[in-house]
Amino acid sequence: MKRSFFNRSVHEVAPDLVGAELYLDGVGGVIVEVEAYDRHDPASHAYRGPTKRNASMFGPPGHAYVYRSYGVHWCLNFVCRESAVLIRALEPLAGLEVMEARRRLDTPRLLAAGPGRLCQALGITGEHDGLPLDEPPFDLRPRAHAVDVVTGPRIGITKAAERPWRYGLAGSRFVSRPFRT
DNA sequence: AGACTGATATTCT
DNA sequence: GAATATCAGTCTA
Repeated sequence: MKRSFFNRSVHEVAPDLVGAELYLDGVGGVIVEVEAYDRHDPASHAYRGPTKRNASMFGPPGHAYVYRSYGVHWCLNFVCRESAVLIRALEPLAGLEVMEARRRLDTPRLLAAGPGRLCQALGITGEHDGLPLDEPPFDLRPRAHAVDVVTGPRIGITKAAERPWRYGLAGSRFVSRPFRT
């Protein structure tokens, strides 16, 4: 993935990430669900300006923003311009055994169905915050062919909850929750 | 199926 | 003190 891919509006980048492939040290698969969070979005961590936690969101595009959710789980984002795409779900393709061990024998369908589960399956922690996405351990590849992308309201937020900035791979069984059609 | 709960870092009031 | 871009467990049915 070229770094310029992320030097665009987050609303262009997010749908383009559906169908892309993400691996960490060879473990990963196809991204099937993401959400966009822009600079002036009340639900975005960038909304109120820079803090210690969200510093990566105000750094250069094409890097990771990893934060702790509810004090428990890690969540992975790809930084655009003072904005980010939350990586919510992935269809496992490589390193199934590693993911199953990290996730305690989950069925493949649930290994990376949700931002917290995905980080656990791929071994992502706060140590990955701020790292560039075009260097190891990341391996991020653009999608190889056209895919059908579906949209819907974002999950688990209360502010600006009506904005349809959740994007998914049509028909995928590996999303965190089904898309209404 | 769905409702509820605990875990608990970071930020905001 | 309260809310939060979550998830696993447990209860009720």
